[in-house]
This record gives sequence, C-alpha cells and structure tokens, in this order.
Amino acid sequence: MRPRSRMARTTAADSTPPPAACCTPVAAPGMGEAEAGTLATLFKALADPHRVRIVNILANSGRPVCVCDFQPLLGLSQPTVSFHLKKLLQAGLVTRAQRGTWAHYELDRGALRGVARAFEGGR
Amino acid sequence: MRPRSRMARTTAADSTPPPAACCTPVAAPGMGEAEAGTLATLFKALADPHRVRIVNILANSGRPVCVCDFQPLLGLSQPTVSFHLKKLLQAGLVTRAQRGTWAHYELDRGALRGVARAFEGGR
DNA sequence: AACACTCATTGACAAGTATCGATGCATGCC
DNA sequence: GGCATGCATCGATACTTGTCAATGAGTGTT
Repeated sequence: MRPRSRMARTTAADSTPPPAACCTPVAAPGMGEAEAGTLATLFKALADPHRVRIVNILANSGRPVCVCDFQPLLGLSQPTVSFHLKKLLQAGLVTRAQRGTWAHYELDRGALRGVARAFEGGR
Repeated sequence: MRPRSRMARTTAADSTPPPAACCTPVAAPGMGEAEAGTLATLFKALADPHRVRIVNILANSGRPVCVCDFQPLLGLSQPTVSFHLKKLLQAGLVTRAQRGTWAHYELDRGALRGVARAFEGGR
C-alpha cells in the first residue's frame, strides 16, 4: 500500500529528482509486537535518571546494597526510593533480599545482558 | 549517614544474624547526575513499543525508510507516526532526509552503539 | 492556477508517572 | 511489654506522555 497512486507513473523521460518510488520495501517483518513490548518495558524501567544512577551504583558495587544507602546518594525521600526500586524489581533488573531489618538490592547481570543483546543481533 | 545509630554498637558477643552493619559502602561515586540524565533520555526514547519497532524496522532494512511505510506497519495514525519519529530524531537515534515529497528516516548506528556501550564498560 | 499528496504541528483529552507526607508493618533493642 | 528503626504502601497532587482529528506548510501534477 505504498504511494504509487499517481506520482509513480513517471513517463520515462524524467529530469526531476525521480519521484518514482519513495520506498524501499523494508526487508523482514522483524520483531513482533510482543517482543517489542517486552523490550520497551525494560527500557521504560531505565528511562529515569534516578533509576539509571541506582543501576550504576549497583553495577560498580558488585554486592547487594542497602536501601538506606540510596537515599543520601540520590537525594530523594524514602518512599520515592522505594518506588524506584520497585520499578526495577518489577522489570527484573534487580533482586531483593531481606537481611534482618534491612532490605538489600542487587543487580541482575543476566537481565542487563538481555537488554544489551538487543543491540547486537539486531533481532 | 548510614544507620549506625544504635544497632551498630553490638556488644562483641553476638549470636543473632549480625545486625551490625547494614551497608557495604558502595564503592565509587560512579556516574554523575548529568551522565545519568543523558542516558535516561536515550532510554526514554526507546521506552515505547512502537518506537522499538521503528528502530527494529530501520535496523534490518539497512537503508532509509519512508514515513509512509511505517504507518501500515505500525497501525497508527499519520500524526502519531510523526510524533514517534520526532522523539527518535530528538534523541539523536535516527536521522531525517527529505527526498522530494517524502521524508526518509535512517538509523544512526553510532548513537545506538553509544547506548549499547553503557551496558558493557559499566561506566 | 487549481488540485492532490505527504508530512509536521496544533489542540484536546485520557492515561500514566514521579513525588512527597502520612500511615502501616515488621524486626530488633531496652 | 513498650519503643525506635527500616522499609513498603496509600492518598493526593502536579506533571508528562500517547493518541487522534483538524489544520497548515511544502512539493509535484495537470
């Protein structure tokens, strides 16, 4: 259904910048709706500066990090920190472990690699 | 400013699961606010299923793709397609080229690699 | 000049998101 | 028991986002 409506039938003798075909057919159908949705969900989880910093903090401390550590580092209220951690948890990018009174979050490297892989294979 | 308030001073003899220190100091200060913001902007551009599909379509057609092609593929109205393409353009993930009547968008592989790199080096 | 077509922008609206104060629920100390 | 602390959830609020119909700006055709 590409625009061959009228402009396509150029009369052979054609000096103007060829308005013949606007489109190259777009090869493969590519990624399905479902897969695109999954990926978008992951990106959505990372689409906030505070969450990017959280992931970064978790990345270069190789170990679980206590919730109470994030609050001063991010300059956010405690409920907001919980909010962001929950987002990352739901996206499967981090894991949670209760240790006594404290909750510790750790990066799920596998999930992160999953996102990274989306850029390499192309599909 | 970590919670050493009271629970930290465990009296040496300590049988309970050590509530002494909740936190491992979180090594480096890591990424700054600015860098986190830039990354988050890129992720935000990809945080929508339709935009993920657009990027995918552009990725496995190695060539510029006409706007009119996206409309049937995505099942969106024309203004909405323009809206999403503009988002990707502003994020620097795609480039735009007018060819006669039609506008063609192409993937900026460099920018995409920039996002991918965020996952490898860690910082 | 008049028309057809492609694409971007505007306006309006529904839905989603980030933020915080207040509250609730554990858990550990006294 | 009573109390303090760490964390999650709730409620309210301000803001951002995705969507489309309508309109506008270029461009090519007749």
